[in-house]
Amino acid sequence: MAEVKGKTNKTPVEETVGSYMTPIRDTLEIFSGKWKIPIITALFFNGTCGFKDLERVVVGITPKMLSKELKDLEMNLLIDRTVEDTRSVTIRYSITEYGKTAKSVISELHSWGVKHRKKVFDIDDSTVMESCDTDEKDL
Amino acid sequence: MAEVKGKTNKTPVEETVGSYMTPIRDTLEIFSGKWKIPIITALFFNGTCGFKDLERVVVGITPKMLSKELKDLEMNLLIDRTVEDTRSVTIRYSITEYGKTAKSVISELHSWGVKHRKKVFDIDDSTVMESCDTDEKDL
DNA sequence: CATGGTGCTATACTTTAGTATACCGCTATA
DNA sequence: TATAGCGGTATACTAAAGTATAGCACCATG
Repeated sequence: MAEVKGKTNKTPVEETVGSYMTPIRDTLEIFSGKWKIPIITALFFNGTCGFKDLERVVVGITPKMLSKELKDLEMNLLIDRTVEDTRSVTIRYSITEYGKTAKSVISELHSWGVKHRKKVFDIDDSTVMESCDTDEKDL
Repeated sequence: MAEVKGKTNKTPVEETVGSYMTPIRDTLEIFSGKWKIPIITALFFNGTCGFKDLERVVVGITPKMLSKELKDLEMNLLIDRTVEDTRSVTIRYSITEYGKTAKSVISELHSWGVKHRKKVFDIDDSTVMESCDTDEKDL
């Protein structure tokens, strides 16, 4: 029960949990940052988009960031970039089938966030709770 | 079907989705960064800890970061900082009951991350899948 | 009364994320 | 043949996140 002096019975997270943290870091790396989820959401809601479409739809993003984030998302197999070889080449961005699995993550982030707002900002949440639980939309 | 020239039928994310993004940003703000989840996980696995305990257990963190992150997590009601007024004052950090709701988020980040690693790195995952599905530990 | 543990804070620095602004080649249209 | 849209890149900057290192007041133990 008593601790040996200077040492602890606490076990280092990395050691104990081993590979537990790594996939979490992966996921966070993919979804965190200011623009990734807005872009994914835009493609979910609007379907296939061109570059300029996304620039308009993801309000406030600069072309540099958009370009970079699209590359990242493509590398992670979440979106597709297809070149249609029409006259005046058209480029189309869309979510992959695999990308659609991101839905579970995003909706968990969303629903926890909703509850958190209630916890932090609301005083009495008993009346609002039912409208919260049914809050999940298509995405 | 045809687009009006120069304009798009695409709808801006912020407008369409309205308040959809805000809680997602909240959640990401709370859980992203290099140390928040390791700290939470440490408290989940080890129970109540002191500051130096956490410094040892969350391998690599500096006292400055630890101090800052603990304040953030406390502000967000996820952890408790209690001062035990023993001789030689003891300080104990622990997860709040509310903080335990973070489990759903963290385990979603984890399980998606596991699947993602398989998708990206593995060639054939049929043999490893069963050890994956039972991979969820207590947290 | 030194040594070492606890719970931090302070200062200075580097690295990463994001912004601002300009510009480019190509094509389609008036 | 000018104008405007498309799909971006280039350069320079600011701000936020994280690191490195030192130190301090308090207490307990030998």
